[in-house]
Amino acid sequence: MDREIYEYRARILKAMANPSRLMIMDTLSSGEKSVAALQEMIGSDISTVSKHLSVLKSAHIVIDRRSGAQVFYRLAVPCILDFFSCVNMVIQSDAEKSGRVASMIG
Amino acid sequence: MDREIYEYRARILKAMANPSRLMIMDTLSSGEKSVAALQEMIGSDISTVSKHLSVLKSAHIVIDRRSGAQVFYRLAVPCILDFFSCVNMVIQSDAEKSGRVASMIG
DNA sequence: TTCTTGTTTGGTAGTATGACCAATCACGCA
DNA sequence: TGCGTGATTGGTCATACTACCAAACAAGAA
Repeated sequence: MDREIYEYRARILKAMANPSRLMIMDTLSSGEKSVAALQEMIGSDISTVSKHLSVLKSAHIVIDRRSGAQVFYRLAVPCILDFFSCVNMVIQSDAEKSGRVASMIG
Repeated sequence: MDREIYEYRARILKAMANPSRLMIMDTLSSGEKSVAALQEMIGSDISTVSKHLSVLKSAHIVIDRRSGAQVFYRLAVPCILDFFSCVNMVIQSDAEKSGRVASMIG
């Protein structure tokens, strides 16, 4: 088996596999945002947000653009979010089994 | 923002974000397999494979079925693999930029 | 140049991951 | 009941993640 391709894919998934980073991606789906704007959404320290963004950038999930003192980030490949229509199926089948409410799906 | 849904999604992505587990998922896309069969594909210790499977099972990505002494695993939600048509776009745009070969995409 | 705003980087601490070996459990058969 | 095969669990170690604070950096205004 070609291990390299799986390592590459894993790197991308790993970059996504964090609640704050998923929030960031979701926020960016409606257009580019500055670090400060994202920080307001997420609520953690701005240095933490900046590091999350650098993780997403290293994985080529977001692209940055400087404008004066601000840096704006946007999704490089918006289809990345389509994935969750399937993830939601996992959540759904789990929620049904455990009797949790459908509001989990969002 | 509803942090709970992002934590749930992150848990699923985290469960997927490992090369061996992606190999397992890919292998299971062609039908259910025993732990020993998967171990042969992956190459690591069988205890390691078993632990990977338990991670995937906890995330409701795979379902197990016992038959005699053997346990067979299969994908719970096969669409989970569709995701990679998009992940490949990330790989592709990255590969173009860095001049890496298209064989990365597999 | 100096100040201010916006962002990134360095350092640290606590927690989680992933690999292996050894031991245990589950099942079917003698 | 005792054996053998197949799978899981416990223990350990090295490595990686994620949060925060503090310090440094980048750009524009005074």
